[in-house]
Amino acid sequence: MSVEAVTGEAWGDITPDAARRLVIAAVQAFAERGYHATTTRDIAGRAGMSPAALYIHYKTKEELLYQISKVGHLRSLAMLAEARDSEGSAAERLATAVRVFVRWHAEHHTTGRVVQYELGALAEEHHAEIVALRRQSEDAIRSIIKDGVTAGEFDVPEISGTTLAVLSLCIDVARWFNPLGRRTPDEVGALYADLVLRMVRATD
Amino acid sequence: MSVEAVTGEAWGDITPDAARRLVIAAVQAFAERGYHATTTRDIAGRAGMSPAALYIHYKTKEELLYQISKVGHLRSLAMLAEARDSEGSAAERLATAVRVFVRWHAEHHTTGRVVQYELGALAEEHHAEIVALRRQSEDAIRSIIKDGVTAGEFDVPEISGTTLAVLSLCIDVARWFNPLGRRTPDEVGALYADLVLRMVRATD
DNA sequence: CGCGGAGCTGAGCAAGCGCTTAGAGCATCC
DNA sequence: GGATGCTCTAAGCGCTTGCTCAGCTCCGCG
Repeated sequence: MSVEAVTGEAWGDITPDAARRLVIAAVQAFAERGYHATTTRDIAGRAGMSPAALYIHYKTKEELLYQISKVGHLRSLAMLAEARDSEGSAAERLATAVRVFVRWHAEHHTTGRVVQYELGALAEEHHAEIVALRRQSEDAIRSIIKDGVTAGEFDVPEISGTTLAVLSLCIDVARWFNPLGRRTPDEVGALYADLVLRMVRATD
Repeated sequence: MSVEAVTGEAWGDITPDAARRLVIAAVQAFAERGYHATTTRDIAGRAGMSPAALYIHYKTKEELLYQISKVGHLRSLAMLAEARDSEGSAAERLATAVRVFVRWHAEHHTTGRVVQYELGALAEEHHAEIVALRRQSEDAIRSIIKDGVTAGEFDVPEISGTTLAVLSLCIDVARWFNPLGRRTPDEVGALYADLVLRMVRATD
């Protein structure tokens, strides 16, 4: 799976058409108002159907959130794992990971907002599953940083803390990114890759 | 006003006692479940009174959120402004700003969570007021970074983008910080101050 | 002692919520 | 050409929500 395929528009492979329209509507609504402030009537309305039609495709409103959260987290993990497993120095791989991850959070900041900030609304078992995926993402970043330290490429105060900070920095892009602002997703990705390399004092 | 006074426990000066208990209860509930998922019955219950009693002290549930958000933002702004106006090099002032700001978000991560992540639930006029305060906080950080660049102490790719990243990094601490985790607020503050100085390539 | 106001409660209202049900429309199959 | 199954709607059920209100208690004051 290429980075481009991963960063491409999501939801394309959800069928039938009505189910896909519902997910897209739910992402927009959840991102704008938050999960709890969004009504099933609103989601159905945005998707162009009656409230009852939602329940033919999804058992509950929470299942919609779960679907969105799962797809988003799998996508994030795929991006980070691919960067970790790619060729090149630790600095190159870390820069790629941050650039791609940040670009995705900027480009798909509505999806990102739901994925990163609404997971508290998930049912307990779904929440546990998502948390496991998040831990894997964290491990991917930590692994690259550890490689860099081992190879003498990086100099960090603490591997775990630095990992947390890098991840946090990238994730929070979904919160503040504004598509009408000055910066394009590509520019934010490049800027953040630079800043992160500075944080680990990469020797290029 | 000293940094210690600013970082001290909040809500101490709210009277009467019942009103203070309500704010504290609301902070806990909003932080745990989010504003929209919290009921006025829950808040009143945590404060040890009947649902109706809430409305003697606050006109609406939103006013409670506004109170919390306003106090938190004023406190944040006071911390950052004090660091900006303090004596010392730009590096020292930036490190102080980050250390204090991050420590507060870790120590008061429940309040921080509400302050930073629930402002979308504010009424329009309240929201506008809070956004203005946030802009001032951003300006404080930007001002320190600009000073450092002008003095030749810092080397950053872009002042505005770096400001955004530093602020974002600090704010997001409220989301992930766990008081049962390995790191104390002091440690996170010190780590983050270090990482931020690396981001601006401070020459000490 | 009587009074008044502040703080609070129990009961409950109107509105909106997630979700269900009965049945319509419309293809596809025997 | 009738039966079947899928998608969808109109209507609405049962419940919870934010908030209100009449009335209680308590306490300081004259």
